[in-house]
Amino acid sequence: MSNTGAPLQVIAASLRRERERAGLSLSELAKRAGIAKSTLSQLESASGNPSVETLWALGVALGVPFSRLVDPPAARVRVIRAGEGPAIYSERANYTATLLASCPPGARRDIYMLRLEPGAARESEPHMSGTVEHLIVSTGRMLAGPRTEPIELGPGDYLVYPGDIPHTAQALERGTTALLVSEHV
Amino acid sequence: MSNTGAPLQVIAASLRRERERAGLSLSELAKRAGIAKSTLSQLESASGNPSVETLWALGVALGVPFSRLVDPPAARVRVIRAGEGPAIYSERANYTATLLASCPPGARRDIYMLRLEPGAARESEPHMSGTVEHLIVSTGRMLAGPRTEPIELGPGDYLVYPGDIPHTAQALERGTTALLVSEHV
DNA sequence: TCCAATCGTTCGGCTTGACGAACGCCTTCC
DNA sequence: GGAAGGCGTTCGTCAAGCCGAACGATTGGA
Repeated sequence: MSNTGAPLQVIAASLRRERERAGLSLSELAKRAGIAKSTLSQLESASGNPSVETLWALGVALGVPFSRLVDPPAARVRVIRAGEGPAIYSERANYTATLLASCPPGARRDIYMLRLEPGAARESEPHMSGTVEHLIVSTGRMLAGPRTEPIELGPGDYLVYPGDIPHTAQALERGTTALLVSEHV
Repeated sequence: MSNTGAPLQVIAASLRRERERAGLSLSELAKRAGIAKSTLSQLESASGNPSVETLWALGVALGVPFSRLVDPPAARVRVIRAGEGPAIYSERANYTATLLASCPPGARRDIYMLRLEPGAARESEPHMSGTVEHLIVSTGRMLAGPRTEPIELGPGDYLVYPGDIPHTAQALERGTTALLVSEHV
């Protein structure tokens, strides 16, 4: 079995952080998770390679998602003003996507602000298997969704559809804007 | 060690699904992950409780996030027209939240459409530890963010801030609307 | 046809994860 | 002062995770 960088140090730090946050002693957490104190002591000092069941039980006892123990997050305050985010996709003048928040460790989504003008539809090939896309129209009107059944949307309308099949987007009015949350669980 | 429902059956199904998707044989995947064929055979038949390192190595070899092997997805097409979603929170006439997409298995976010009118600020106590909130203003102007440093936002502005500290939201104009993605990694 | 390579499953053996117990330390109470 | 309870660490033991090898089945090539 090769060592491919499993985050055992990260897990140790996560366990200590979450336990402190929950205000539990090592002994109490171990008791709640139904594991031995010595096991938890070992894991918190990164001197073990826990089984999935052990780590799962600890997540349950700590009240945090399992993956939270593996990929810790970072939170901060950030503002991106209208029109100032990094335009990461501008294939044609009638379709611009601004990336607001890319997928950080522990999350599985990207958030984009779209701006579309009437013209040729933007056709997308299937994304990674399991991708789901959430679209919320802010201004204007557009057609969007699976290529086989595009749906007309107006301001405030919300659409969710599988992003792992061919899909499309086309503005029906000038200055159409929408928010896209691409989620790849 | 008590049995607290670790998803061993889910892991087995996920491994089979992802391996098939990647077009790999059991022998080839095991080789790429650096583990024994017999170990992978055991895991795919849900007759084992893998260590974190083993599962991590498999995630790397399959090219999917580690936690993807633990929580699987689901996708479908759905439309919610403006004003028709289930209003799940309407504390006062100046703040209405419409839930567009609640947290399904395998995802860790809720998506809301907010509608605010000027008046008393809506003050929120800290949510679950690790919660991050993404706010995108569609119409109007508002103040939002951590209670200690609210930020003024206009149409198209985007704000991300930790939702596990006291935070606030207050409309500065009539008919202010915004999208809120509450993410609890 | 036979042979080589690959497949997935089963088997026995080794190593380490997880166990309970013991330990020293600290705090609280009588 | 001593006793009780709780703390986190260390220790020895057991069993399950993981290993490599063997096996029968399948496929492709000579």
